[in-house]
Formats: sequence, structure tokens, C-alpha cells
Amino acid sequence: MPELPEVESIARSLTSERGDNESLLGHSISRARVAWKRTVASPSAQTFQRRILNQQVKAVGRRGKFINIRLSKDSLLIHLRMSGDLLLGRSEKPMGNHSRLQLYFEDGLQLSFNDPRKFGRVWLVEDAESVLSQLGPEPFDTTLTPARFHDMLSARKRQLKPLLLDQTFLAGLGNIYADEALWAAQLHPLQPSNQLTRKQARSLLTGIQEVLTEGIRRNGASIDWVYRGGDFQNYFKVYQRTGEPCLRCGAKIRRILVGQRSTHFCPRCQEKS
DNA sequence: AGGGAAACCCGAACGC
DNA sequence: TGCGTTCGGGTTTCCC
Repeated sequence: MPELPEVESIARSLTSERGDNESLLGHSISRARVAWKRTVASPSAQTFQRRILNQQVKAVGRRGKFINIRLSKDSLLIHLRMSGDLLLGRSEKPMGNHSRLQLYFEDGLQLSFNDPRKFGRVWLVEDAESVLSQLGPEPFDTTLTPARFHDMLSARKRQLKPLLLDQTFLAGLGNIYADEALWAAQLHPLQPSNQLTRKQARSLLTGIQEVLTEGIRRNGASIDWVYRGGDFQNYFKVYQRTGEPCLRCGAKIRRILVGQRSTHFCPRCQEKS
């Protein structure tokens, strides 16, 4: 599903110079069609279609779960949420069975935003920071040291799981990766964030980075016909392994709800202190 | 400030 | 076969 790893892969593939992927770089938009109005979070769908015309793709990047397509004048920010996908090709018709937005480039290239669940959103803004500035640090930011991470955790008094999912605290983690990172660090999802030792904070940061690295390497996970990505699901340690033995200690993996989110953990080696 | 819950969406997978 | 119900993902919003 499109948590950060798949977003990272897609952002990378949009600038690919070889293989079956074409690069978007340098292309200009000659036509935009909004098929599902609410996909465009801002400005209005009509303004969007007009304002994006003739803008050229200058760069493609990523910040948290947002893909940032920097254009001549504006930035096109894309959030895939769960079921969104970007398809690049040369069909004249909308690509994908659930295309919500199509951008056509001057040479016939099409970028289609396919999204069966209609949860994904795009923004066309002059300043990308107007949207992105709300995000917490990147998990791989070199200034995010174990010490700083420990300070961040100590400054809050929240259950670890919801805090890791809070994009204003740390950018990029979704439900799968939060569970996997907590398992890696042997921390209970309900553990209050301000009770972690420096060692535990370091371990959590390492776990987050390892889990994301693996997810990116696997091109994300495919947990449903509609949440398609790579094959990271074959390497889950806890996520969706309810009742199965913990791969570290053999105890049965438990599933609980935390902040309405399905949460998987090992009751033996992720004890709350 | 933190936590719980509802809303937004859809189609697969279920129960009857 | 055909209905109705449940589920889950990320985020925002509202309410205690």
C-alpha cells in the first residue's frame, strides 16, 4: 500500500531515464482533466485545470508521503493515501479503471492519477511549504540523531503507536511500518513516549530506518487487490500475523485497536515497562 | 494536551 | 442467485 516506501519508489520512477519508465522531466502540460472533483484539494478543480496548463516539470521529489512535482510556476503535491497510484504512459484514454485526474503532456505522454477509493488528494500551490511545513522531520534526516529523537519523544506524553503515525511528529510512517518498527525495537505500542530510555529511543529510530529501508527495497507492500505495490508483505514480522508465532520469541502475535487502528505486537518481547 | 470517534470512499468478502 | 453488512487504509474534524 502507498505508505512512504511506495511513494518513494514512484517519485523515483517519475524521473527514470531508462527502462520501461519514461521521465517526466522537461515535459510541459498541454491538457488537464479532473475526473473526480474532490481529488483536487486546492485550488478549485476548474482553476486547477487552467492554472497547470503550459507548466513544465522541473523536478520530482518527495517529502513524507507527499510526492512533489515542481513545475515552472507552481508545485503539484500528490498524496496517494491508501489506494492511489500514478500511471505513466501514452494512451489517449484515461489510464487505469479508476482514473481521477489525467495530465497530458505536449508529446502525448499521460500521467494518470488512479485511485479506486477516492481518498487521494492533489494540491497545486505556489509554495510547496504551505502544505509541507506542517510535517515532522524525515526519518533519514541526518540531523535526526538518537539524542534529538529521544528529546522529541520525551517532550510528548503519548502512546508510541499513535505518535509514530502523527505526520507532524515524524513524516512518512504508516500503520504497517509503525507496527514493524515497534516490533523491531521491542517496544509496546501503548508505551508512553516520555518513558523511553535513551537506548530505547535509539533502538526505535534504528528500527524505523531499517523497516523503511526494507520497504523501499521491496517497493512497498501489497496487502489488498487495491493496495498494490511490491512484495514487502512477504517479510512482515508482525503486521497481519495475528495468532502466529513471534519470529523472535515464539509467543502468539496479538492484535489490538489503538486509536481505531489495527495494531499488531508480540505480548512477550514487546512488554510495556 | 491527549484520546476517542466519526466521516470520507470503495469493492471484496462475508453471512444469510 | 442476490441481497445486506463488514472491513480497512490515512487524515481531518469534532468532542470530551
